[in-house]
Amino acid sequence: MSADSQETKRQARGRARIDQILLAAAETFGDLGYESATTNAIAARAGISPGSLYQFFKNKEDIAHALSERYAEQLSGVELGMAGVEPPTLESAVHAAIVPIVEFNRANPGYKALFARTDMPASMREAVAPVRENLHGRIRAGVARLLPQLDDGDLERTVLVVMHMVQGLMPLIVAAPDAERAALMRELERSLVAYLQSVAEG
Amino acid sequence: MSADSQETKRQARGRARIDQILLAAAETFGDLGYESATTNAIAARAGISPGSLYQFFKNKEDIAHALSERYAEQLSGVELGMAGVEPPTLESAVHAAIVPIVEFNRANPGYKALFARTDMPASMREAVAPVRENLHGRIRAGVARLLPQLDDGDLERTVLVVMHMVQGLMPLIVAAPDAERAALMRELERSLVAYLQSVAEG
Amino acid sequence: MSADSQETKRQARGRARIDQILLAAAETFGDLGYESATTNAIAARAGISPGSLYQFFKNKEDIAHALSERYAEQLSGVELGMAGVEPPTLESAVHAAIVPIVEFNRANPGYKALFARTDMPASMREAVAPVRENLHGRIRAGVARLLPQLDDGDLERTVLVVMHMVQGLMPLIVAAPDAERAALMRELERSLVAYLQSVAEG
Amino acid sequence: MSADSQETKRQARGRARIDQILLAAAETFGDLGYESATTNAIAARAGISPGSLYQFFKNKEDIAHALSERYAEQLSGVELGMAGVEPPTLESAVHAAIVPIVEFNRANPGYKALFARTDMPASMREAVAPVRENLHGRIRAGVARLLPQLDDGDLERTVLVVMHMVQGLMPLIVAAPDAERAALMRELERSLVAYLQSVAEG
DNA sequence: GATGAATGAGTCTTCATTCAT
DNA sequence: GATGAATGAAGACTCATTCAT
Repeated sequence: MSADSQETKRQARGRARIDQILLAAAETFGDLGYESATTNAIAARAGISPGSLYQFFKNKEDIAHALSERYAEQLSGVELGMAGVEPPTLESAVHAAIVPIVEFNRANPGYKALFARTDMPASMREAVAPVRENLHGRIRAGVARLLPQLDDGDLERTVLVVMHMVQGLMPLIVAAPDAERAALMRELERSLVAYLQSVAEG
Repeated sequence: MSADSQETKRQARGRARIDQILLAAAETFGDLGYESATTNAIAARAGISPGSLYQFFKNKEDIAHALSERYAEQLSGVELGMAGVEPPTLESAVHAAIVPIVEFNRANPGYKALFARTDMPASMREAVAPVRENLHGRIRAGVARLLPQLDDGDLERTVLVVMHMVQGLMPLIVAAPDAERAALMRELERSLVAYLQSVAEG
Repeated sequence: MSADSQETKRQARGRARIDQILLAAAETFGDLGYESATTNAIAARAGISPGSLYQFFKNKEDIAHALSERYAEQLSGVELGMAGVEPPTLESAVHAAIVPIVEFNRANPGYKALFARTDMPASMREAVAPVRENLHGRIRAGVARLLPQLDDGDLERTVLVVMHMVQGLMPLIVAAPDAERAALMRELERSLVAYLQSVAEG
Repeated sequence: MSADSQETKRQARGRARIDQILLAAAETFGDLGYESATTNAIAARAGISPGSLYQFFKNKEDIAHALSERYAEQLSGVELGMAGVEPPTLESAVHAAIVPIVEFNRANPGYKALFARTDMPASMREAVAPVRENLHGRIRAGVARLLPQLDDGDLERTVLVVMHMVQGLMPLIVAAPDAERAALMRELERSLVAYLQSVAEG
């Protein structure tokens, strides 16, 4: 077997391990929250020993950081319908963005443990920056397209408000029984549309 | 001295101690977050011994629970402008409610450590119920007055959405520099008004 | 009971605990060496819990530091016969110093684990400074009295050599069976006397 | 190719590997001390994998043992000037021995990590025996030649004292700045000469 | 023989909780 | 009721050693 394919296989195994650990971490963070999740619990859930975990991650915070980057990557691949040339209606633009964001949140239960909290230890703010910036940029682009008349300051504020509205409603939506979820999503969309409309009107 | 007044004094002293501890807990939670706050730190900040703390509270979670009740009490005393007979305009009603709520949040830095987080360990959900219920009831009353046409299901959902919108924006508002706060509060009010208007219109 | 005597008693208990821990640490260091001695083992030997140990000492290094200070204190109380006015003979001066130093080493088995090693981690050098300085100063005084003709540089070097000769022979003497010890002590004294004599003669 | 030369080559390769590992171990011990040196660090420094290291050595202690044997071998090759027929003067004999011993110590920084410590864990005493015995034997021969009048017991004791004097001063000499080293070596020689003279005179 | 990922017991340390005074 | 020393079960992390490839 060539050294090259050896290397490839090794890397593949390393990546698989990392995936495995990050998945376990996401689930564990999701279940218990960041501080209550122990590295030993994460390792156990990943089916590996505590020592192995530290072969791939320097420490617990580093896991959070990597998970954040992973989420940032995944979010980048999510189409929020904000790139098109034709400015769509507010309703359709908001809908096009909210649906995949909800999907993403439902599919990634660890996400909220890292991002949807306001009392983050300073050490975690940094770890979590990649996702926040990714989302921020994309939402700003979308809002700028929908409300081109806003100056920079207003745009920035509007984006922040939108992000926090979404962040505020998301736990409700994710936790809702299936039957309720659609209705709650409609309300989130309604609130965003109404808010953006109101901003547009000055 | 009568047994009765003895008892009263004892209760008064107990009450004072409890106030003392809850204040210390609120500050400590506010500074460090719930999990990073140690019971010893709370006791020290309250000027008592760790042992004494456990004379009044069964455990750390119990402190959070009591603090929640305390916040519920205090919130009860806050006039949100929702009790009047005359239905005011949406704008004035929302403004009348938001201003004191922001005040309350700014005045109670421990509040967010307990309530403004979405990854609460299961054990804390229960601890935190009193405030949530108190607020919930009052906001429902206010929304019901503003939008009397809503049936129970819609009302309930609207209230939930409103609460989470407020909860979502509040950290932004509290953390904002003074110069920004007024603008952000206006945006919160704007979003609520726009949302409720939209709900009203069906 | 007065607050004063309360305090006194508390301090006394604290001091007793510290003595207890330092004794256990000395024994454990003596048996296993500094790095192999675990804080849990020290606690167990002291008859306390690991947690208690940390009530008195910040960490393992802090124990070493305190032990070093303790040894420095005890050494200060040991009469090495170097303070008198009359310059004694070399033989009697050396004898007067060596006997109590050997006694001290025999009585304090942890001493050598901290001081008689050459590959000290940097962190420990500092911890261990008090003793070294104490001994150094006293031996310099003694040598200066015996060999007043030495200039500063020669004096300093001679002191270093003397200290290392003593340090080099001490393990041999301490570990020797009782029957051998006296003979080995005589050899140590002989070597020191011979060396100092030689230095005196230029 | 004959099985014999096969074997020879295999041994040669094994020997090279062992050299490699022992060199890395010596350097690592020298830098960090025995306990702080990790087997993984040694393997990395040797440019091999941790697993390979354990192909040649049973465990960490075994490395120390082998290193000790290696040092013993190397020391055997060092001419200490003790084999000649003509009994030289004390001064010249001591000088002839000390110079190469200092050289050896300076050239082998791992040596002191293994030998120049007095708080050796019991497990290491055994590991380190080979060097001690080698040196011991040669020094005994030298002393016996210089002081032929000593009976066995006195000879043995004198040898022990000499060894510990050398061992005690060596760290000082090795660590000294170049400018100081010669002076300190003179002091070591002076002390040994003076001591042996004194022993000779009874 | 070589590899290096995997192991897991063990280390230092923290902290919620208890209990003797 | 008050105290604060004492507890001991974890937690994050390390490292000597093993083993599948």
